[in-house]
Amino acid sequence: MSEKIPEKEPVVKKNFIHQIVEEELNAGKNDGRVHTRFPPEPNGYLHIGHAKSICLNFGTAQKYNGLTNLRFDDTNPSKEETEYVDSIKEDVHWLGFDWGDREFFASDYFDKLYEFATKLIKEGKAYVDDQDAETISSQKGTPTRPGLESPHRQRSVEENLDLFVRMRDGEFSDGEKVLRAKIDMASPNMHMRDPILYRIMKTPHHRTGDKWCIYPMYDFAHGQCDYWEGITHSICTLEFEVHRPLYNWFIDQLKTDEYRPRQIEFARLNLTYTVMSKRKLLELVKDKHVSGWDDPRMPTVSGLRRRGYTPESIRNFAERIGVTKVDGMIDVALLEHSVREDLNKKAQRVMGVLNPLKVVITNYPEGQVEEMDAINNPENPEAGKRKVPFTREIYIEREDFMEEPPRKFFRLGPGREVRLRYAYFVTCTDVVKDEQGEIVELHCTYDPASRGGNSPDGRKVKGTLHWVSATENVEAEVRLYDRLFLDEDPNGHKDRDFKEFMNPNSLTVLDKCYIEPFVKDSKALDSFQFERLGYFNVDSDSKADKLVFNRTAQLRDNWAKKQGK
RNA sequence: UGACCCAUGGUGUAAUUGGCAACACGUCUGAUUUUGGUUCAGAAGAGUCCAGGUUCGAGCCCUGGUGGGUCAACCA
Repeated sequence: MSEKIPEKEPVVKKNFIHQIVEEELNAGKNDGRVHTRFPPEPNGYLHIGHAKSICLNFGTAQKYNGLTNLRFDDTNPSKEETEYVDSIKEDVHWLGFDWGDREFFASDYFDKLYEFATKLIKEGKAYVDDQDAETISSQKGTPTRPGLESPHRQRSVEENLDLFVRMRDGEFSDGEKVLRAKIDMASPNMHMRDPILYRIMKTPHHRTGDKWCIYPMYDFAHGQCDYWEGITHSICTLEFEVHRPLYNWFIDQLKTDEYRPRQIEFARLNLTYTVMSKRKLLELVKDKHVSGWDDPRMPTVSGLRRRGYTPESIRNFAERIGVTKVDGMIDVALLEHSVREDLNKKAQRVMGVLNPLKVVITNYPEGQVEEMDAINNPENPEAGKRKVPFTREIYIEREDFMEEPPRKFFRLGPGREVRLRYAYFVTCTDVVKDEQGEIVELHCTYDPASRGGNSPDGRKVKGTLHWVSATENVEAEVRLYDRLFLDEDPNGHKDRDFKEFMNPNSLTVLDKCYIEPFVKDSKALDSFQFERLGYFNVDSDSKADKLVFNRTAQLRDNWAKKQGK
């Protein structure tokens, strides 16, 4: 007989970073310690690409009993704001991760960084340069040609020290001087050509106020913060690969024993039909192409949340796409599959009609209201049942009726019989039109013996329609979303702006939709499956007297798929 | 005329570290179904960028190509 089949756990696949970690653990490195960090710059909202990084950083630490710090990379006060800090914290928590009391800011280290810079000056490894940005840039050379040394490169330690103090004390104006590392202007790696360490910026900082008027550059801050926090694995995206020698150079100047953080790079997430850079997302927000960072069409964490995505679905997605160094492009269909999969298990079923067509059941008693039994979630028996009111006048979906139904159309047509879910079999007897020939109403008769949806004589019907009572219902606004861009890779066109590929129909607002009374008291973020239509959640614009729903995702629809061809 | 990185079905990842290429999404059949959902059964689709080499044996190792990406912000 059977050996015990191992429980199917939510396996975390072993990616190349996990392999590195395991090799190091086996070699006894860092005393078996694993400590990662998630280091966002608070200059925008987090997007699904950050979510991948969050899952990687927190997930890796969890897997190896380690810790993860949240550290805001706030070295550029001209772009960073507290609003972003707050949203980032909310998003990381919502995704299901916790950094305990290890919430840090690069700005926490401004004093230590300043000291470290002073040390480098004293060791003759840094100097103050008086040249302007353009000159420094032109002396930098090109990737294929070495750079030129600055005329100030050989200043004495004393002069450098004096100048640096005066930079800090505000004696010079923005851009007048910089502190540079003295490394190698001929290095094949551009980042090693005397990189800038500090620049003058008389801009108040969101945390340090006007204490500083010089601010460290990213390269001069990141690795050192990692070092001071005891980070073992500094995981970042591929574009920082060429920065690694410089990262290591600073650590070399800092380290006092064997410990050193290791920078490992992985490929950032690209998704089809969207853009994934904070700069471009900010542009969409500023130019009002979307309603804000949390517009449900945005690939931001807050947008996905508002759209109805669950943290679980995003974590599963992150797990499924894996972690590699291949710069690829993930099909959004995979993201959509991840929500459907999660919501299918969890979402309360409900009937809602988006595009109403009135149906009068002519042989049904006027004024009668019957409470029909409906299953809350067929995937979860514990979710129980509810009552749905049935009346003589109801609404059905316009697309569920065709006057001249094609082959394989299982729904309603003249003379046809269908099932109204959880209610009765009805047969269409009349089609009522207005002067324009537009169908305004259907007349049907019902079979009282088919109460609940089955006929005692064993009669079968091909179609089952959802419906909502025309008198016992909740009226709602429903927002349907489509991809923001029509092109798979709006970024991938040279000489064309990504905004040229925007989908003009990415948002459709349906004003008069009818939902069964069950949803009446629902709150923002509550998710439902509107049967046969898709997953919908309550939008934050929703009011008690005017519910607003977002369509999170459509249900798979083989019929629609065949029609499309 | 540089440095660094990458290359496996349509897409994304695997392959016990050298042993007859697996999984997920997507696509297509069929079954079940009071959601044209879910579930279930099945199919098609790559011979691993190319050329050499090492080896009994290479997607994994070596060499050389090719293609793609990143780097020349006082951004991160």
